[in-house]
Amino acid sequence: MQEQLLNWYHKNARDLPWRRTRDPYKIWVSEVILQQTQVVTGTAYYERFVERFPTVQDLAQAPLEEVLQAWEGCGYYARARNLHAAAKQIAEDPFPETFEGWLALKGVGPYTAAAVSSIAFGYPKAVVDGNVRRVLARWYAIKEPTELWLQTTADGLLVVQEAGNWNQAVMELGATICTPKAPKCPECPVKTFCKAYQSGKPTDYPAPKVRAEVKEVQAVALIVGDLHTLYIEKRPEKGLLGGLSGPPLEQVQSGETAEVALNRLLGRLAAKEARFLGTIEHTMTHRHFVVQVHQAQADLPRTASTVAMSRLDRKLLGVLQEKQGSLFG
DNA sequence: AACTCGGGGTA
DNA sequence: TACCCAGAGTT
Repeated sequence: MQEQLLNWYHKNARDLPWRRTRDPYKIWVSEVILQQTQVVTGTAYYERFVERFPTVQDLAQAPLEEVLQAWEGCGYYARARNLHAAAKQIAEDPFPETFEGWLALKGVGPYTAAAVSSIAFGYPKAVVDGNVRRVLARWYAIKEPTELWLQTTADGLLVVQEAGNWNQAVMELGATICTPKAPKCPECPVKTFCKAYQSGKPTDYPAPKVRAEVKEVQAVALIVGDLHTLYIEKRPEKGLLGGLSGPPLEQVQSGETAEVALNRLLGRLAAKEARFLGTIEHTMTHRHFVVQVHQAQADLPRTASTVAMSRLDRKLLGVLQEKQGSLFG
């Protein structure tokens, strides 16, 4: 089976930018960007990131704000903060070459440590990501595989002499053939080894994960000034959209009206003459924001030129753009 | 072991 | 709409 899959991978591997380099730094960057980010989305971020920060020393010396700016819109911003911190940790040292060495870095968990050490250094450790989980669950017809079973089974199947290629081959199969909803089993190079295929119902494996419900969040945002003299504040590092900047935002607590939240916001900023601009909605994995955007007057400093904002923040500013017709940032 | 943390692709 | 994405850190 290993030979079949490796041969298939050799002929069918997608031409992805991080497969054109052996640079551990660039492979590391790609793996962090690809955490919970699909290849189609991550590719553009990868290209821009390694162009702006070509070496780990460039990244280590850059201000955090610039790193977050390169990450704008990509989500899970702790990845950017941790990557920057880890770059500072090792900029003066040689790169780790083992699974354990990579695992010690901030933002590097079992998946990324296995991926970088195997792909860049040939270290014999199996990756377990969403693709591998699905592929193994189908090969063995296991509906609810545990993390321990997955890692043990993956390590047992690893082709030690070709650890990096094997790891990528399993992921490639999961991404292009053994897909979640409509797997292309007839094209699968290893279908004869697959119990889920033999069962005739491959999509029964693995069972879907129970997901938290999407909670609706009401909030009020305040735009002070206009598009050229905007007041933007930086959120605390921890929590939702931590470390990013945006217009002041105040959640409407349960049992209170938007007006109460707006007055709280106006009080905090010593702002007055609020006028309603519009409402935006923004959905994240586990939250659906409904935000009333208001504009007001206050004596506050204007925004620094380099700030990183989330999609939600951009959407809030979009309401003002519709009224003023000019572009910020 | 269960939450939290973004945003978007696909059927 | 449901489900998932080349997961990690915290509780």
